[in-house]
Amino acid sequence: MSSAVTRARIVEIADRLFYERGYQHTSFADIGAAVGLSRGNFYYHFKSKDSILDAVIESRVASTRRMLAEWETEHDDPADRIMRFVEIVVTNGPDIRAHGCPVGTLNTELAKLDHALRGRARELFTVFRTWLRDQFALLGHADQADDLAMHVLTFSQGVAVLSNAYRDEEFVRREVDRMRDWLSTYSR
Amino acid sequence: MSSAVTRARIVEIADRLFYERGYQHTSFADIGAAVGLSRGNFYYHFKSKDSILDAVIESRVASTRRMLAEWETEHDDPADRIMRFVEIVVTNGPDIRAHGCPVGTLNTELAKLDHALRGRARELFTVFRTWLRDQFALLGHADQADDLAMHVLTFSQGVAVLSNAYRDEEFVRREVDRMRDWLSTYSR
DNA sequence: GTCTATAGTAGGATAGAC
DNA sequence: GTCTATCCTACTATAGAC
Repeated sequence: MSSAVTRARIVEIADRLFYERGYQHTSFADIGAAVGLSRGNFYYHFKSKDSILDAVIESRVASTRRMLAEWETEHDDPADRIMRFVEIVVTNGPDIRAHGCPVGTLNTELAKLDHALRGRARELFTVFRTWLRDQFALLGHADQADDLAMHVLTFSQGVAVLSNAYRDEEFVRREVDRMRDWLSTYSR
Repeated sequence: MSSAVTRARIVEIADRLFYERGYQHTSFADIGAAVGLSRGNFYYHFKSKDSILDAVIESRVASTRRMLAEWETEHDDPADRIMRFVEIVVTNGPDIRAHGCPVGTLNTELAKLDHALRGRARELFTVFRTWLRDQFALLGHADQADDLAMHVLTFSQGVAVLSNAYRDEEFVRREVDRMRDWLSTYSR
């Protein structure tokens, strides 16, 4: 198989496993078994486990940007776009209940490890933060746009952690409703 | 040294290291170096790493209950007690910026590991949840007390994750102010 | 109750054949 | 590009001396 295709498959599988089991808890053997490659062969594609993580983060940043760009074409009203983000916790409810937020849990894990790629992982938050900030600015709240963006991120992370701990779908819906009410005070 | 004292010291050190570095990332050698005990000697006190974790959780549950009981003697108004909880993210700001919330990060990590003690760790959340629920009930909101308690927990977890990722003290203060405003609508 | 020595395993990483 | 074989290190856990 071509190098590029195999590399992309490794990143895709590693992405899923890092999310489901965590970075530390995922071994080369795990990725190899899922991809269908021998352990030693990874080193043809990546020079270390960290470099796989780097590629995974890069891939997540890119796919997040694509998703946000798509939301912009699907909704003209910035408030609808923001609600689209808020509702991720419902849309991806099963994954989040099982494994938490992919961005939040990765940042939390890398912070404990004091890992070199902690800063790169934080960029994943920043992609959302910047985009949310822009939406609030479009709604006419340029002066407090970043603060409001952070508040929406705070909501999403809090819901993700507790929905993961309690696996409670109803709790998530109540929090989303509360957020919708809050957001309506900032809409046009 | 007596068995009980050594055991208590192991739990205390392990508690701190599990918080600072995470459970997986903390080895017996790490704990041993900090306590001043040889690796092999742990097994006189604990039969496995998991049993140390169990003791750490037990210890955290007990100290949390003590803390909450103390808050009840210090504040007569349930709203003041709730604010005392809300302000943990400021009071323990440096630790939370550096290592996240001890309860949230442990729950997140154990969920990824699908660890046997996940349920025990969740009790740590439940201690706070039940106490907060009781305070809202005292404020006359018995019908929605658990929902309000979960909302306060959601705030604390969201703030902890983002304050850990961005190490931003001002962000925390803004969120606490927002929470104070919200809480005032439920006070007497 | 504490120590050293060591077994046993798993994981990251490398070398070299095909 | 992929494989097997292997090295090295770190870790959990046990055995047995003191």
